Amino acid sequence: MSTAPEGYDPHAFVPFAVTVDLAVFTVREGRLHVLLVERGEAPYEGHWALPGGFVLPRESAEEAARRELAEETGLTRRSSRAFHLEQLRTYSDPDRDPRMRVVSVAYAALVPDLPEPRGGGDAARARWWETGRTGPLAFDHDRILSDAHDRIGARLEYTCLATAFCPAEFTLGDLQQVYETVWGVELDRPNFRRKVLTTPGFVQAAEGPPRRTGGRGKPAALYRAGAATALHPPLLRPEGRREGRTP
Amino acid sequence: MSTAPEGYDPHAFVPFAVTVDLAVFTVREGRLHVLLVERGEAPYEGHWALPGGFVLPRESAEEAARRELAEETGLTRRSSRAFHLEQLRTYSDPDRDPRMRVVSVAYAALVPDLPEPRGGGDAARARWWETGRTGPLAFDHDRILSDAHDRIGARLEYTCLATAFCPAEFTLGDLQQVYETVWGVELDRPNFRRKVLTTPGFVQAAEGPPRRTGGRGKPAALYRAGAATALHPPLLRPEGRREGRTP
DNA sequence: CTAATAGTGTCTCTCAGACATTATGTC
DNA sequence: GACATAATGTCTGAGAGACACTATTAG
Repeated sequence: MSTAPEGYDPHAFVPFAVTVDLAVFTVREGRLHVLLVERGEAPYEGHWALPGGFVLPRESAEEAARRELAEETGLTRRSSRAFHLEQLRTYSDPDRDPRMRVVSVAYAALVPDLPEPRGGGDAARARWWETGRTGPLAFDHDRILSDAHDRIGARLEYTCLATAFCPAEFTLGDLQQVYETVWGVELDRPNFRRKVLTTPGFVQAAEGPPRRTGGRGKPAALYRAGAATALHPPLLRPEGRREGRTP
Repeated sequence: MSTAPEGYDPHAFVPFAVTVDLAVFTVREGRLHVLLVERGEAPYEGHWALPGGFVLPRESAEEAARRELAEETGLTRRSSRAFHLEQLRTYSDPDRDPRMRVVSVAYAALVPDLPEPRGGGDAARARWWETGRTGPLAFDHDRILSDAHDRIGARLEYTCLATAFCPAEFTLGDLQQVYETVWGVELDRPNFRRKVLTTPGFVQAAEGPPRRTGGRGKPAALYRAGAATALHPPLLRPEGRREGRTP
């Protein structure tokens, strides 16, 4: 039993490596995709993994995640600051990395459909993978990815976060597809529209009345993200499997 | 810019200390309390702080939090396993501890009204504080405590977690007081009752029809926690300030 | 009896699910 | 014209807020 529950006994200090891992999600063509990088060295050489890296001596985990996000998406840190990034949870199993004790703070990022990524500087290959079609990932990244998917699914219910997957101007059809893609369900269009438009601050009509075609139907009105962040009352998933099991 | 976004370059390894901090909540006499310990040494000597300690070389943060919870509540690890414990988030500001680089994984624990705690082995003083009446805490613990309070408030809306504050058998009045205490609002008793009883698996009537007095009114029926963990549809707070600000 | 707490019943308004109907574009 | 997608309107049922009322104890 530790005898220093309140102070920080210097003798109890044990060095850990601290990293961040990112689950960067986007919606492309009605399917949820996640950004993965291919590992070029052991362990798990040839496997795909979530992008990530060490937290540097003078930065917070948040800053490290922001930095990695900019590197991996190939954008400037300035433009990538607009992306939604949120801390998921921390993974600390002693054996999660076979080489040493590594504690990883996982983040989820939501980005609009971006150009195909370039690797982060060196020859590392990076690409978008459709979720559910990734092979077994390195380390405990399957678990992290699964947790991240669950989390953003739940966040869509109670927040206005779905707009983070969309470009600056989007149609209500785009927004609905985000929900349908992340949740894996189909929603009723008129009801979805009513819910979004009657929630103050969820979306706002784009100023000029421009319109855009989605193929060959009637052009849709364009909207921008509103100022609201929370969603009250929530937009609940129809039925079926939820985060918390009810055995 | 880091040039090893995918591998773990040994030269990039920087040692961190990793700790856990616990926000242990209970409801006593209609007020929310949190367990704090008094610091006996610099920095923040004499200040109160959340209980916590180092993650040991061969344990996960979850196990460390469980161990600290048992030590601080003065119970066996076995009986303290029944308490609800959930990871909150990780705090990693480089200057959060003036002595060295410490990354802390914060947990929230919900316990029923317990006997007054004894310190964790040595002479450290520990006691329950009413939330909102604590002085400035050590380190960034005010922030952690605030985040923890927000989180459990939100969890009560979507989960059956309120029973974690109650003893094995409790009345619906007890349960309602948990909600009112954590949220700081008053709820309508008939409506609360209806919501709880019509949610399958939230509570179950205690077998024998025993009853208990709460003073000098009609004795109340006793219930136990049910098997459900999620709450659908949710039990939303009346109105007012929420987690996500809507500026 | 009164005071206090537990428990029941009912009305209404909000909101979501279901789905019919109209509008406006491409081919 | 056919077809596809966007947008509007309407009916209904589940559920929450408000609140009147009854039940059972202590004093």
